[in-house]
Amino acid sequence: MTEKTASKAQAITSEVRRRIVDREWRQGDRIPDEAELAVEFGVARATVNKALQLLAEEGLLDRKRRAGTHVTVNPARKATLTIPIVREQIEQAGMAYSHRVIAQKRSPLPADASARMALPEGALLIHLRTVHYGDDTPFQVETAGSTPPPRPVPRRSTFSASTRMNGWCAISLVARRHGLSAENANARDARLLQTRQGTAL
Amino acid sequence: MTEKTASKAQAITSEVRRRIVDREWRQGDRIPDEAELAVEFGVARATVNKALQLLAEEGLLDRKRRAGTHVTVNPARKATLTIPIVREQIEQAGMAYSHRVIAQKRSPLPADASARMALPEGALLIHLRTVHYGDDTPFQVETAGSTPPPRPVPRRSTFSASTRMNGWCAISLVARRHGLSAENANARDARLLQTRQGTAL
DNA sequence: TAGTGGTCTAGACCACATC
DNA sequence: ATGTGGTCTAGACCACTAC
Repeated sequence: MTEKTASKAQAITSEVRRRIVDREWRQGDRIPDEAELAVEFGVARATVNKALQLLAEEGLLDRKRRAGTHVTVNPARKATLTIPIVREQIEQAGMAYSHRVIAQKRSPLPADASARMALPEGALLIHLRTVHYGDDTPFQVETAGSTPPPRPVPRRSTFSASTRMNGWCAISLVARRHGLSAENANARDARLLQTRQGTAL
Repeated sequence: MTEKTASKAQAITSEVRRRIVDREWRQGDRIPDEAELAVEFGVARATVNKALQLLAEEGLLDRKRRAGTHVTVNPARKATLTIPIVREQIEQAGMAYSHRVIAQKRSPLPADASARMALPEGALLIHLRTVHYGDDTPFQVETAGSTPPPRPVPRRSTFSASTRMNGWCAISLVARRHGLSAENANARDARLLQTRQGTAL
């Protein structure tokens, strides 16, 4: 219900997502061609293409030229962040970007924290505090923690030339671990985030 | 330089962004029609459309039906987050979403903090700590602070059915304030983030 | 009401990676 | 080699909303 009016592309996006969520199409499965889906849904291939690209951006689908479209095997890490788009803006705005790690600490994860999350007790926690500068003024303070595979901290700030910022807001995201994909996630995430593994370390 | 090969749409995106950054088109300016740009760049209107939509997502452009496309007046807040896309996934995955604010505190901004950022001294800081649940297990802990217009915390988590998460990572972002757009930013951000003002408060 | 973006289509060509 | 997605096109119709 509450199926609000949407574009055909959106509708197809939703339907395909539903099939994935409902396990009609399972992880690793290859889904039909754009052409086939176009026929099934009675739309042009371009429309299917748009819909599937959306899902690929969401991380639900993996698309390759000759291989076809597959349901992403481990969608866990997905959704990490799409924010970094604006980096270009910042740098192109003539702001000299720089950052400095002002604190770094390793410690076992607090007992209550490991209890509350599905964490193995005693997991190592790496904690960083970083300041990011736009030109000479700090425009971002970042604190981040992660478990074993110390992932670079995805971060993105906003605001372009001639603007002031003053507030701040901290967001915590879960990160996945365990299971498959502990490796290949890194490559893709790094690319998406335009960040390199261990850069800040 | 380093102008890597890209699609025509990407090229147009870059060129338009350059014009904005270089102030050839200034804040509030109305830029040419899709049709005009299509002629100028020698491409189909659909291609221009795609390019401009990208920039609109980035927050550099404001597009309205009859009004045309304008350079966003206050791009400061932009880039907040694009992450929330996955919310549907989470909820459609059959996870019952819920969250609870476990701490809320108002305090004056610490002196050193207001000094480091371009903040008026003595600014009020609102601090929240929230836990987000997927079904019964907490999958996200969030801490957020903001200045006067207590903006709801943009947040998004990841991971869909049958996956475990365990890590966590905190990100701090700057938020803009002051200047124009202190009002209209909220509406748009709220929509983008699928979050409502004051929901958690 | 008319101008502008939003979307779709049918068709085409290309690039790539797998077979 | 060839199937598949990536992209572009030219054209069309629609939906908004500022004028």
